[in-house]
Amino acid sequence: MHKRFDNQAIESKWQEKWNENGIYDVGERDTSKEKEYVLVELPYPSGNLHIGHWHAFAVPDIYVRYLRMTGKQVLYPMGFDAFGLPAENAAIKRDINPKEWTEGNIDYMKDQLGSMGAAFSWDKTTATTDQDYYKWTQWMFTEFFKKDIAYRGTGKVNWCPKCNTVIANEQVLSDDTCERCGTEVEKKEMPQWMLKITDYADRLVDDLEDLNWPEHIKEAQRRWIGRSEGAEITFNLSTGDDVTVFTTRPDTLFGATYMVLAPEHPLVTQNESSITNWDEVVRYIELSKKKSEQDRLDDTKEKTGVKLEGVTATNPANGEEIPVFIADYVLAGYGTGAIMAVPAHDERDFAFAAKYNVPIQQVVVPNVVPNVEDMPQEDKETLVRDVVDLIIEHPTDGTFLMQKEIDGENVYEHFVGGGTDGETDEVAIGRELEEETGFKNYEVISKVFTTQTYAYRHTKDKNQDCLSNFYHIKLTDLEQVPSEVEEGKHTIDWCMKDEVDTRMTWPGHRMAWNYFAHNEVYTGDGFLIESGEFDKTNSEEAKVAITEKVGGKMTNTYRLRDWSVGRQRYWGVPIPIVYDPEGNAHPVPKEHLPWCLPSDVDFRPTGEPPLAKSAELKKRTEEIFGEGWTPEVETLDTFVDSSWYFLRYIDNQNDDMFASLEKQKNWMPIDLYFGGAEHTTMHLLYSRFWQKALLDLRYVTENEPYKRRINRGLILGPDGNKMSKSKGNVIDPDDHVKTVGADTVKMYLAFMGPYGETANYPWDMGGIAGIRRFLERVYGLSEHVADTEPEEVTKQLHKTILKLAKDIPEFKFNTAISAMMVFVNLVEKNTLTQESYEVFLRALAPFAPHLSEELWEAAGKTESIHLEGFPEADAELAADTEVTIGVQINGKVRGDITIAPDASEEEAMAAAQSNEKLAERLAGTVKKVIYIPGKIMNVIVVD
RNA sequence: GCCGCGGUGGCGGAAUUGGUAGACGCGUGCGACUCAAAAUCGCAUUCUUUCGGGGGUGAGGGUUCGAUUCCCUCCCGCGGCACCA
Repeated sequence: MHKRFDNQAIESKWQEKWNENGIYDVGERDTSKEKEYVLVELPYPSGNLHIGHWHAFAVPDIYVRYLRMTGKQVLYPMGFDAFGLPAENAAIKRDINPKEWTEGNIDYMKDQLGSMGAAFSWDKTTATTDQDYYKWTQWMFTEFFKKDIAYRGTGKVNWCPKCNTVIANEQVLSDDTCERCGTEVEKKEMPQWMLKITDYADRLVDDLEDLNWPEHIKEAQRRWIGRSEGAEITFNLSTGDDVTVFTTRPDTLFGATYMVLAPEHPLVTQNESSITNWDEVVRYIELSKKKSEQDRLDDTKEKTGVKLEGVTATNPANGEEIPVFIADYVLAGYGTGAIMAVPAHDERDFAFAAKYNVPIQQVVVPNVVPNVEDMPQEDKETLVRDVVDLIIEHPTDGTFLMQKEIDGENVYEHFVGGGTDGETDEVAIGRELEEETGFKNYEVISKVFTTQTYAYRHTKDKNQDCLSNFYHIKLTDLEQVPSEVEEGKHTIDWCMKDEVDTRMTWPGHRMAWNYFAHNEVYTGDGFLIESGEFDKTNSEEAKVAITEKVGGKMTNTYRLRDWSVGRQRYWGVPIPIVYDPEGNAHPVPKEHLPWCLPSDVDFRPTGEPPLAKSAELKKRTEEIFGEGWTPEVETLDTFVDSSWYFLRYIDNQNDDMFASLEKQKNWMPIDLYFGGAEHTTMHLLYSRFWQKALLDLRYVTENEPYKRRINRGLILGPDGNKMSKSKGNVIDPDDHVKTVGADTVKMYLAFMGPYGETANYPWDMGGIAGIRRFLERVYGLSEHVADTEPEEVTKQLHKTILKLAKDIPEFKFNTAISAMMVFVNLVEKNTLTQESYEVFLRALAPFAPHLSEELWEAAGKTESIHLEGFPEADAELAADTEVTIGVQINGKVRGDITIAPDASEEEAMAAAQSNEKLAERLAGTVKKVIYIPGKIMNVIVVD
């Protein structure tokens, strides 16, 4: 029976009791239990808990409570990431110190978090602004400094003019705006504190492999790091200088018909005297500077550049003299800032070459069979047979350019035939299998050329038809070659090698790949041509061989840049570095940590670091280190603070170390990390790097901090849009907690859809009312308690528990709640025993901690329900004694029968016959019966 | 453009080693209670229909006794990256 309850009274009563008794405190590691470290991203104390926080913390709480009830020792800590610009900006607005503002917010938010009634491990909390937290942030930084992981670098940095500070590459969005404020960032040349994340690039990529993370997050990190495997090759310039280029395609070196330097490349200005069109060059450099600062929305993306007249380079592979350009499609910041251009095999180089009339030399041919045009059908078949014979005879020498790596080793030995299907210009390639029943069977050996499967008459033995599935190769690009090659149209007239030519020659035809006539570039791998001694080798082998020949070296290049961590703002961790009178940097020794943030400054942003104005900091530095010593005045990026917070939770009272190795061994790694998608290539990357850097210094026990990651979606406003004040669609959780209760809000958020999908769910006022109604029904459920209950109820109870035990660990809270609703709906029409009632309450406890606790007490219990175990289902009681299955006649469902799950086909048929409607349809001749016990029966009937 | 994910009623979403599509909730309609309304309770709710049926999981094709689920082609939406050599 539906029954209203006073959510406010119930919730405050239990929140108080739980606090008093500290039932969620974790304390010391209890090794008699398995550990689970469940982490949620620590919030920024903005001063108000929004619905996203509820979604982020209250829903995972279901999982946490479930784990606790199944006997795990669960660490579910909560803390505050409290340094950073919002506090500073808010403080400026209110004319107070950010510390004050932050501390006030933390207190307020702790209360709000308390209103969730979540099982947070408050005894393990921390805040990044605490001195005994940032002391360790600073200590780690000094340790990194000693190992050159932290260094003072120079170069261009991203400057946000609104935030008045440098920001890291990861904090610049793809449209060149600041991740925090949306302002367009500027490039600025200034000294900067950097962390050498690039040294960890390979490990950051490779170690992703074993992580249980959603693939798209891994992929995003891989792309962000952007490892390219290739070679560095040095070209000589006519001026005597050497230029090293990076290329992923050293196999195409013979096709390098020009080279390009980035406009900013130092060799450009160094060779001013040799460049005869210097004015033009300077103009272009100026233009490209302006362009990069201007709009990048220039979607024409036409390549531009200028030839360096008077300068040439020598292709080290063939000794040919090639022109040198500057062009802004070559980026100074990537690779070596210079490229060898291979227009035949690179889209960009091709576009540029076409515009500036540079020769195009094809040196790689793809391993596909060419096209056939205007060829009589029988001739095609003959051709294909020739192709196939050729492949059999020359499987790997590259004379015929078939995919070499096909479905295992030695496939060509089994190769038997190919042919067209008589309708399309396609060739099928298969391999012979066992001879059976007079037919030859073939299996697919190439998946590369897949189009579709079809039945095919093979050509080896013309007298025998055999049906088999084959994959197809499209014959493309075989054309009649004009007797005279027209320049510009058929830029390349590459033909098969002589010995092949004779076999493949068609009267009046030669085979040719004329990609350029089709305005296409071949960027794939293949076999080499026009490459001297390397002809006929494949790309993979040629990469190494050619690099070796020209004295280059195989190397990797990364898109990832070092992490710029210095911030020219006030509210952050002071960088614990001091400078001696000569200007050399020294780490602040451990005994002087925390190197406290001074308060005697005007921290309003001017672009100058506020700490530079602190007399106290200056005085402190001189007192400790001596006359003439000066402090570093920048503070650390807040992403530094959050790179290791999960380690402090583990041992938050430790004065000697940020966390002892012993306690780390107890709790790390984090078993599950819930968070938002925005951290994919920021926090999630930074903290992985941080962990690895600490591992190398032997301060941590794990190589990777997070075993498993689940991203959650967004809660949208009732109108389906992202919540924003300007749209007026913001849902304030406090309102709903007051009116319908914390349990209701939490369960509603869990009920909207599966957690951990990237789906975003709109807030639905009606939907939350439905959850409230459900809980009111639960509140009235005790009225149905009786001495006995129908078997149906017992069965459903056990089914529900089974469902919960399956769904909760998969974060399918929506279907778990649905199962409980089904149970409650059934009980309302029946009775249930006190025992079953209590079992149900325990199952409900992770979802509705307050209400279940209240009802538990009302049932006469004195201990908290949250110290109880999760109910265990009896599979036998849950098993169905009979099932209703559909009966299909000729594939259409015409009715259903209720039989035992393991009933025989005869019994099932008998049941169907006793159904009048079905019997009618079963009157004809039964040709076939498909009966899957417990699932379906399909009867094929012929009239 | 490239990569990743997705497309199921009026709405959020169930169901995939292929087996009665639409669980559960919302909304809607009708009824009960009420002087009345709200709340609550009960029944109904994929579309269509000549009440026999027929169609239906973005579109089209394929495999199968049977396809939301597997395969092929295409369309649309969302997210990420976009001159990275």
